[in-house]
Amino acid sequence: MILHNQAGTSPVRSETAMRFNGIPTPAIRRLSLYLRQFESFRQSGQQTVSSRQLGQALGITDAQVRKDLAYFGQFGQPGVGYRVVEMVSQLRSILGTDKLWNVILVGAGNLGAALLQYKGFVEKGFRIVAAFDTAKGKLGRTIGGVDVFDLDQLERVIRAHNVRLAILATPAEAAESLCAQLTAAGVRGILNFAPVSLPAGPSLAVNAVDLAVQLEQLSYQVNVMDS
Amino acid sequence: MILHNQAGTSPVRSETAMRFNGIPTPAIRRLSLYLRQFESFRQSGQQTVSSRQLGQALGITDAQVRKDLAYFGQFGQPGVGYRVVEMVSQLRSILGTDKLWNVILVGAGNLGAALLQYKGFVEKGFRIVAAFDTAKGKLGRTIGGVDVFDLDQLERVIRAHNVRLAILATPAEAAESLCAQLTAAGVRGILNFAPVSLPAGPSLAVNAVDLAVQLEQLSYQVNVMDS
DNA sequence: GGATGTGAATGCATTCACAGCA
DNA sequence: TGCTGTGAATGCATTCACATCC
Repeated sequence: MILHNQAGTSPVRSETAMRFNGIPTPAIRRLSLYLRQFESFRQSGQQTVSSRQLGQALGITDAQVRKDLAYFGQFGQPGVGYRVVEMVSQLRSILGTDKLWNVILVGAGNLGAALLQYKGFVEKGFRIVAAFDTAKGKLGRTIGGVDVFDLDQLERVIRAHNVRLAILATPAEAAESLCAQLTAAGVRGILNFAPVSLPAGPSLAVNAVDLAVQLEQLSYQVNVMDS
Repeated sequence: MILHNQAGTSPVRSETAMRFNGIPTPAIRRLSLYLRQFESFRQSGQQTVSSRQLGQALGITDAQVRKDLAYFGQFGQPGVGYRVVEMVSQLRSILGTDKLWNVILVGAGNLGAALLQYKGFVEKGFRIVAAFDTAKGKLGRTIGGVDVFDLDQLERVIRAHNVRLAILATPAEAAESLCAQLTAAGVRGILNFAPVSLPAGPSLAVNAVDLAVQLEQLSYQVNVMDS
């Protein structure tokens, strides 16, 4: 079981519960890319795609693609490839996005508001059902069609909508405390934009996106290229 | 290596790059987290930090921390730990953020505008010097103090400010073409928010942040936890 | 012919364990 | 005693190569 996945790096594994393992963590990350790419192929009318084609589109070897998909079943047809529509459905099922997740957003600042106004999440299987903030000026308003609540409504809304995923887009100082409140109220997964490390655990998955970190990685890579 | 990885290629250079080779890619990702954590320790007044403390704050083993840092030099003091202020300075130098990078942003939609209004990048070593969009209504305006230009100004601005990093926050359809334009104009690193895979290469680093992918990963992990 | 699925081999990354130093 | 730096050992992930099937 994955305990810790800060910035998509180096997960810490639990000593217990090895049952789902045998699947490399990087393979699971690539699964999402395969889904995205299959959807793109579907839109362009392709009926079937080979591991080589899929890999080339993503910068991955064909062997890697085959092995990744084979962890989850025998989806391909020798001599033909993978049927696009079937794979979209299969991958959604594996990733758990064949059903709609209710998500809340905490921190309706610039970034949070931008996420609320993004209309593409629903067709990916995620619906933002409520937003939370501390600024009095925002309470009671709606952003992108989503109501903004005070934090004292957090637990009520989470339980009312059976919310298990949260997006945290607050300043760093507020994040740890909010993380605790969220988990206490039943949230099981957090997408964390705050530039701070949150303590994942056996009942909480954390995925971190730190924009400064992303730019630093580019800085390093570009410097290396130029050296 | 023939095919290119989304998270940037492992560049192979000789001579001065010796120092950069043989370093695990995950270690470089963690370097940014170490920097962030050291800055946090500094703010809380700690003068010195051990690999165990640092690791605990990030969910990483102490051995991992020591090995990662040792790839770049001998920074620690046996019996004491790592001096916080020195490490902040060292890590910035390693990551290349001790100098200010000029960055452009392409796609001033909801997400792009949010990034333009975020004030924290400069102290991390990145300054957004211009934004670009196709919407006539946005041209000539400023968002977060940054001027929005038409795309036909792209090359001029890039060369004028010696821009090597770009943030791409456009719809998927526009991304590939823009990527080509950016590289042609001299951009060496792209932070890509468009949900599409861009072709990295020996002279272009790409770091991708796909929000739907991030949520899918949480979906998978939460489902596994519940199983 | 063309493509999958998969054991075996390879190559990396992480962890161990300890010498050495403050 | 406490902590780093680092070879050695372990454990994972990726790639190879080929039997198998359409």
